[in-house]
Amino acid sequence: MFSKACEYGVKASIYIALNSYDGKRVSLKAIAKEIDSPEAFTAKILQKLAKHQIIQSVKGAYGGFEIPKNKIATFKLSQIVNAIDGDTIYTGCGLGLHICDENHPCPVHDTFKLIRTELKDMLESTNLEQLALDIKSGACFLKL
Amino acid sequence: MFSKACEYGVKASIYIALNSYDGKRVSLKAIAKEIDSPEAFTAKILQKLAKHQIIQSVKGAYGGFEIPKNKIATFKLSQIVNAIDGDTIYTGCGLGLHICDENHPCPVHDTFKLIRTELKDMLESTNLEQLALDIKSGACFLKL
DNA sequence: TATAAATAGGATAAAATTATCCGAATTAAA
DNA sequence: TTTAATTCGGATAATTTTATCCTATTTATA
Repeated sequence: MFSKACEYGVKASIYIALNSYDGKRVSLKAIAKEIDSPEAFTAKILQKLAKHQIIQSVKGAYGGFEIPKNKIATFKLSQIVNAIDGDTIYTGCGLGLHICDENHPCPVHDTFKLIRTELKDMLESTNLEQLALDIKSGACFLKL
Repeated sequence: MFSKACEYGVKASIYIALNSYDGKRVSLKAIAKEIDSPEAFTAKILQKLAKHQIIQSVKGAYGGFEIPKNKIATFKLSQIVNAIDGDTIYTGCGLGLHICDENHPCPVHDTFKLIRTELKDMLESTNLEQLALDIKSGACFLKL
């Protein structure tokens, strides 16, 4: 569904948010360990998230990544996905046609439209706070 | 959403079905031209579909690909997708966790479950005949 | 039977994605 | 001011996906 980079990005964001609630800044190393991802690759993804202003990076000793507490609830899952995978998942044609719309639909246009709309709605109605709280409560996991 | 191979597979199946209704067998060349796909790559995909008995290949001069008329309506979109991409799209975890189920869910497990179930239902309730008829009637397109 | 039109399938190449390495720059603390 | 911890970012490598090439095999027809 999503690229691996995107999966890592979502998991990293959740972990950073979780720690930011406690006023803790987390390092790349800690993140990669916690979400079970390759360190250097994760670094690239964090840079991308930082450029999209979803997370903030602090260089130097005692540096790391954080998200301002009061912003955590404002970030939607869709923003994270968009930052890394773009929006092709809910805008692109299900069969890869260059043009695919109401006037010139591909054979699966209508059926896929429903799914994609729901996916979009879901990504837009889920925010980082909800996801982080599920980890905090122990209801969900970031690695298994 | 789906791999390019899978997109080509679906489009090829539709085009073959469409022609099979007219008793016409179609060649790799004609298929690739019609669905705007690379010929040799498409050949591999057709081989896979043939091995999964979704299409039938006929070797030699005047050979090509076809689907028995009376079988067209029995093939679900899900079978084509499965033959090429497997079932990870509706079984795999949205965040790529190795284990992700009701007891040990990832943070997006519940929200994604809905989408994936719908996707699965949609793929299973759409058959090749429906798709082919939409092309025949001119309501939909295989390339654009 | 010879020929031409096809698919089958192995080998290889190109492109995209994922992953690693390493030096430069930054920064808090000793 | 030196040191150590850390992110940044460019270069490169490995893997996967997509695409191409070529030979063998099959088969209808002349």
